[in-house]
Amino acid sequence: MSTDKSTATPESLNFIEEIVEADLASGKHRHILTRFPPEPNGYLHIGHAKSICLNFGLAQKYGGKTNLRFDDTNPVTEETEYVDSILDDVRWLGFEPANIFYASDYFDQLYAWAIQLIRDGKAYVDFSSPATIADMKGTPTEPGTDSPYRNTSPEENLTLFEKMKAGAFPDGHCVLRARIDMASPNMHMRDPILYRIKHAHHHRTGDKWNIYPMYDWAHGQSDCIEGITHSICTLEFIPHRELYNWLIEQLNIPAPVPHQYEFARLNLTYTVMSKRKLLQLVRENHVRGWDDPRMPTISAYRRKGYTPESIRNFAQRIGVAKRENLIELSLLEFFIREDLNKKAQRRFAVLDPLKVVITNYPEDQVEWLETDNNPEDEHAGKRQLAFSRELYIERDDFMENPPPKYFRLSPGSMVRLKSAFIIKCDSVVKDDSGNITALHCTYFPESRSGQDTSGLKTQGVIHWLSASNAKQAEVRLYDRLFRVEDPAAEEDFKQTINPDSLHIVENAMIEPALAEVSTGETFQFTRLGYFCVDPDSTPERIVFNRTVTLKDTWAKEKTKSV
RNA sequence: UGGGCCAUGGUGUAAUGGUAACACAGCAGAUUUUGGUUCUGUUAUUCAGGGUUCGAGUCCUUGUGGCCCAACCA
Repeated sequence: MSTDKSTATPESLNFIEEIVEADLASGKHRHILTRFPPEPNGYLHIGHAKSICLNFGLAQKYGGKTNLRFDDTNPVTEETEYVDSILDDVRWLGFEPANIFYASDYFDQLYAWAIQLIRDGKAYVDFSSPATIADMKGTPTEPGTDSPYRNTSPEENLTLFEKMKAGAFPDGHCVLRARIDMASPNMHMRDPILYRIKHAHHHRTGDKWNIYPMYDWAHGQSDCIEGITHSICTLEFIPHRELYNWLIEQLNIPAPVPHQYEFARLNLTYTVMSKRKLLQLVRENHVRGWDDPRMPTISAYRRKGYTPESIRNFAQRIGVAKRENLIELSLLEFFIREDLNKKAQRRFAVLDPLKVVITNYPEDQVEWLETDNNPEDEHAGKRQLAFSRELYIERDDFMENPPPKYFRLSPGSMVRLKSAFIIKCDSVVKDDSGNITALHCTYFPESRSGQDTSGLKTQGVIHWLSASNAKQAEVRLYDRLFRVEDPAAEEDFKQTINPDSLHIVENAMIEPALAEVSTGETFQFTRLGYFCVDPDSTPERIVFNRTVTLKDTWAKEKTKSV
C-alpha cells in the first residue's frame, strides 16, 4: 500500500542511489549487480540488516540483482554454522539472493592471478618475520623501508610461491606481498600482504590449500569475477579503496570494473555492535546465546518478536550517508510498535496477580463476555472472556494511597474492567505482615460493557482474568542490555551491563485462549506490551518474550511527580 | 602530528545557489472501554571566521571538532 505521501513528495535519493542513477543514465552500466559479503564467523546483527536492505533494496529499485557472497578467506575463524544462520537471516528479512557464492569458490583464479602479478614483478615472497614486516612498514608519518626480499627475481618468486602453495613451509614462515610503494601516505599501499600460510582446514575447500588470500586480495577480485557493479562497504574501508583499484588495474580486467563505495555503519544507543564484543557477551555468558532477545543480532530480534517489515522500515528511515551516527533505540521500537499495532491480536495477561473477590457475584456463576481481538483491525474478529466471582488484576492497578491522577483502583474508588463491568473497591484484605492479599469489591450488573445503563463513569479501564479459568505461563521481560547510551565508548563496555536486563515472571496468568499457541506467534497483552511465543515453550508450559512495551505516559507522569 | 572521511534541531535524514523540511524523541491538548491507537498544536537546526554572489546549509578559503588508517582479521 503506497501512501500519497511517498508519491506526492519529490523523491530524495541517498548518495549511493544518485551514483547508481548516474551510472545507469550515462550507460556505464545497463544493470546493476550488488553483493552482500559477510564473513561467516558470527551471527548477523542489525547493522548487517542495514547493509542487506541497502544492497538488496538498490537492486530491487533499479531492476538489478544481488549476490550473497560468503567472504570465507580465513579458515580458522569461519564455520558452517554461521553460513546457515546468515542465509536464514537474509531470507527472513525478505530477500532472496540471485546467487549464493563463496570467496573460496575463486581460490584457483586468485592463485592464477597471483602468478600473473609475480611474473609482472608486482609481487614477491617475503621471509621477514611479522614483527620485522611491521617495523619496515613505517608509521603514518614516516615512510617504510624496503624488504630485503623486495627485489627477488620473478622466476625465483614463482618457485617460492609454488612451494608456499605446496605446503613446503610452516605457518607464518613467509608471505606473498604486492610490490607497490613503501613510502605511500596510505599505509595499505606499503606492500600489502596478499597470501599467508595457514595449514588449516577450510569449511569448504578442506585441506586443499596451505595458503589463503587476504581480504584485499579476494574482495575486489571476487567482485570482478561476479561482475559486481557497485561494491558497497562501510567507512573504515575507505583507505582500502586505493588498493582495491590498484589490484584490479594490474589484472587488466575489461571495463566496466566494479567500484567501491562506502557508507556509515549503524550504531544504536544502549547497544554494542562489534562482532568481537558480541562474541564476548556470548562466550562469557552475559547472555544466553547469539539469539538471546537482548542481543542486537537478527536472530535475536526475530526471537524477541520483531518482524522483518519493522526492520526494513527502520533501515529505510535511518537512511544512508557517510556521517558517523548513533541512532536512538526508540526509533527501532517505534517501527515494531507501528507494525504490531496493526497485526497483533489482543489478549489479557496478568503478570503480577492480585486477587479480587466480587462479593455480590454468585459463587458458581460464570458468564462469557465478548471482546475485540484487535480494535485496529475490523477483520480480526472477537473472542469470549470468562467472568466470575474471583478475578485477578495487575497488582499495580491498585494503590492503597494513590497519587493524584491515578485512574485505577484504590479503596472506595471505581474502575472499569475492560469489556466487562465497573467495580468498586470496598475493602483490602491483608495478611499478618500487612501484605495485600486480596481486594473485596462489588460490581454493578447494569454496567456491563456494550449495554451499560448504570450512568457510572470511570477514568480508568483495566485488564483482568477470571481466576478459575486462567492458565499459567512464563513471561520473560527484557530491558536494555547496557546502562549507558554508547557502551562501546567506555573503557570497559562490560562494566556498563545492565544487571536487570532480564526479568523472568515464572507464573504469569494468561487467558485460556493463549494456552494453545505456536512458536513465533505474537500478541499484544492489553495494556502491557507485545509478546511473542518463545521456542523454549512446551505444551505444558508456554514461554513468552516481551517484544516491546506499549508507550506508557502514566509511567512518565509518575516519574515527573517524584 | 602523514594521509583520508565527515560536520544541518535532542537523534537521524532531506533540501543538488532561491521560503531549512520529514521522521523519531520531547512538550501541550482533543478523542478513546488499552494512561495504547488516532488527531491537533508546539519547542528546537545549518561548527566558527573570512570570501564569491542580487541571494550560500550548498561554492571558495582558513580554522575548529569528530572518526578512520601502522592485523600474516574482515
